[in-house]
Amino acid sequence: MADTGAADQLAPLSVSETPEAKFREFLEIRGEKLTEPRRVLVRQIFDTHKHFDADELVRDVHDSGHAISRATVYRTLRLLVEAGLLRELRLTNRTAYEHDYGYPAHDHMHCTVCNRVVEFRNDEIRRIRDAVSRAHGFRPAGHRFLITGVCSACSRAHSPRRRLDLI
Amino acid sequence: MADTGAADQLAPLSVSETPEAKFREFLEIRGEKLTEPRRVLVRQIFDTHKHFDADELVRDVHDSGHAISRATVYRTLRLLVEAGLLRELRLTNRTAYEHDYGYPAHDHMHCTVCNRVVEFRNDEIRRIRDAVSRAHGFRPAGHRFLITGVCSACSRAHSPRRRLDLI
DNA sequence: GTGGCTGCAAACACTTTGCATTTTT
DNA sequence: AAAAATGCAAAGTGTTTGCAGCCAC
Repeated sequence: MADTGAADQLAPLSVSETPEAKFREFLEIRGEKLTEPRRVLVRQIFDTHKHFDADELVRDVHDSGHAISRATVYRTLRLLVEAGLLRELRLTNRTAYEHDYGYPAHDHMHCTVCNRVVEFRNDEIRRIRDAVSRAHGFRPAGHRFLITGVCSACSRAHSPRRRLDLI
Repeated sequence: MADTGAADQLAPLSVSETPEAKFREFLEIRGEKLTEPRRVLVRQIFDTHKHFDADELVRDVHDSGHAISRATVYRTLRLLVEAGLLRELRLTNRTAYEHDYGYPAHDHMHCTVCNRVVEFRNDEIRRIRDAVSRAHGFRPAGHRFLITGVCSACSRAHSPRRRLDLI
């Protein structure tokens, strides 16, 4: 139902390790295992999705013929966030995810009419983040900058073609 | 449980109408009514709180001797957001609220160790927001800039005194 | 008096967890 | 063989809603 994959996206970075390799590495350090369900999920996520939520991932994985339980999906998503492969986005009350590996740092514009999410890069933001942090003795680990409003398509045509539930 | 009121806050603006008056006005336009429970909630919120969540509000209202149901609290919070008196903050999966009336525009730093939220003002952010939006033909309605990291107290003393569940 | 409000409890949507079984190394 | 992961279903959270009675205008 949620076309959470519909983000206008930036070009991927080239990274040396595959997401799967990076995940295995992370798991090995913690004495945990890269199992078949986890492999399937990583593949599904990094081959197909951009922005998505747990529900959509469950659906897509089932559609491609794999029977992975909801519980495992949730558990794996948490691991992928801890591993630095995914990042949580909290535009609404359900948690959405986006790639955090092999992808440049960026921020988002969220059109509240068609729900589309557009990514953009702006280096000044990081500069401000660091300056503000320094001024407050705050040690920054990350930031989120989200612009909400109406995208060009929606303010031009007043007949939004897509009003989807999420992201 | 969640000490959601603990934000380092900016000085309030002076506004001509009271929050209650503004709420009444909003309700009147929609043919809705400013009832006693709603009055109590507005008073509680604008006298006491800064950042809070539904649960905390229920608790505080009960503590001050009023019996207002959870349902009414949720319904009123939604109205207050629609009325422009409160703004939703979505730092975690539960919804937190902050004053959006009689309070200057600002952004947040969120300490992931002690959960404290510190507010700051920076006008450059708005400038960047508008520039980025213009470049994309996006009509901005608002923005959220959140810096996550570790506050000075927590990185100094490595014995965080407060590790609360939320906000 | 009427339409909106309230409280209650039940329903929801999303996410987590306990446990017996299976899989991985 | 030991340790960890899975699936299932049940339990949690946080929030919304249907409905009978109540209240403000």
